[in-house]
Amino acid sequence: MFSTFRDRFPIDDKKRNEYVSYFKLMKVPAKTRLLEEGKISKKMFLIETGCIRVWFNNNGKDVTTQFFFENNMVGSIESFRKNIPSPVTIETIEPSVLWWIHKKDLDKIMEEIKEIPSLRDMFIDAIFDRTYDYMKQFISSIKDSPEQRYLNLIQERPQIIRRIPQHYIASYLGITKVHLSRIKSKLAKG
Amino acid sequence: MFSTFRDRFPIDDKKRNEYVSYFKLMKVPAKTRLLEEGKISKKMFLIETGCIRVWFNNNGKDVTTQFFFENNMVGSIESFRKNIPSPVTIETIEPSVLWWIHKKDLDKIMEEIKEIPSLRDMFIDAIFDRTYDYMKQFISSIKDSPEQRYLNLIQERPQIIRRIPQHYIASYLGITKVHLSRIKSKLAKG
DNA sequence: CTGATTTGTTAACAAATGTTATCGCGGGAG
DNA sequence: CTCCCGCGATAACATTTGTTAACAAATCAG
Repeated sequence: MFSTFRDRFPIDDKKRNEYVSYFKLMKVPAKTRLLEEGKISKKMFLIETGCIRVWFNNNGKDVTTQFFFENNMVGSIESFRKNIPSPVTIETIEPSVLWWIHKKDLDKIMEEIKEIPSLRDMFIDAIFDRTYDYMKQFISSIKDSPEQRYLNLIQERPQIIRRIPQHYIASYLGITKVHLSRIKSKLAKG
Repeated sequence: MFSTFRDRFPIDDKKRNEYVSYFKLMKVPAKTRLLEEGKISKKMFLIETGCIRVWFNNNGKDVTTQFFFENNMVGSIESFRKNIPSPVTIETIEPSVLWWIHKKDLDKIMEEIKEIPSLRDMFIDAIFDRTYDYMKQFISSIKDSPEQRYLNLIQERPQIIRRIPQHYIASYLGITKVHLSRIKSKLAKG
């Protein structure tokens, strides 16, 4: 799991081992809530195996905003960064193996990283990439039909299609599960 | 225009004057294209007066993705940062007074800023805020109806309602101008 | 001022999407 | 094994949204 760290982060072994030691292993069943809407986030999670969805309650209906898989880092960044109640619930879909790190430890790592120019730039790039992702998703939502967005998902994120229950995907696309089912059957015929 | 700089940026007068000297004034009429889709962005713009929209061509139809007003910094960040062709056109809506800065000068400023912890953190915060904005917009697009999104706009960005032609707003909301007109008349009656 | 262009409204109809309900399949709990 | 229950498909009907077209109002160039 941490081998990618070794390749990409130019820090000495001692430091790296210290950083790695902050992460703790946990195994959880499906549908485990790692963070509840309204609570303040104190942990970030790194997925070794399994998958996770991020969602919130909108007038009694689930709205799914993100999916995460192996090697992704998951957390309510907004809650984490600003110490405000999380707008979302974070929940496993499959039984999962996770590494988690406490906020105070991650903050410490971040402070140190920001003094190393190459790492700092990687960090900034990562944030920018995140911004571009959301930008693309927003643009797609006003430019593409639900059918087109489903096709995009097949192309760009086949894992979602393969591993995620369909009603979560529908919620993620902003449509009902009935409508998604119709889109699928239409595509199967056409 | 640059008075906010003085208050918020803890750098000495000499440096600040150097930075300010990089910005050049320009006055342009409405519908001036500051950056064309497909070109590589070499400039960022700071709006003194006027407003700007960002849009791209989607199978012959305008899709508007952003609006900017006074004191906003505008540019195709993606093109600017990665030196790739801009996915969008940037165009004034009203006659505008702008300050522009060349990429190489802004890069220089950025490199220096990143060595000053408080400024660096401000910069990182700014990127995060941008990410949250897009995140919110994306979430609103899957959670809210067009009517609700229009109401949100009235609440949160009244400038858009007041100053932007309605068909651009419709395009920004991902609906047709006819539909937006219907929403307005429905709200006027209800 | 005047004609042309841009912007906004409305109506009639078509297509997309939501709602509700029903059915069936398959896996997990007991 | 059996019985739920989560998940997905489909149908019938309701509502929302798009399309096209015609017209009205506002704005702009000459």
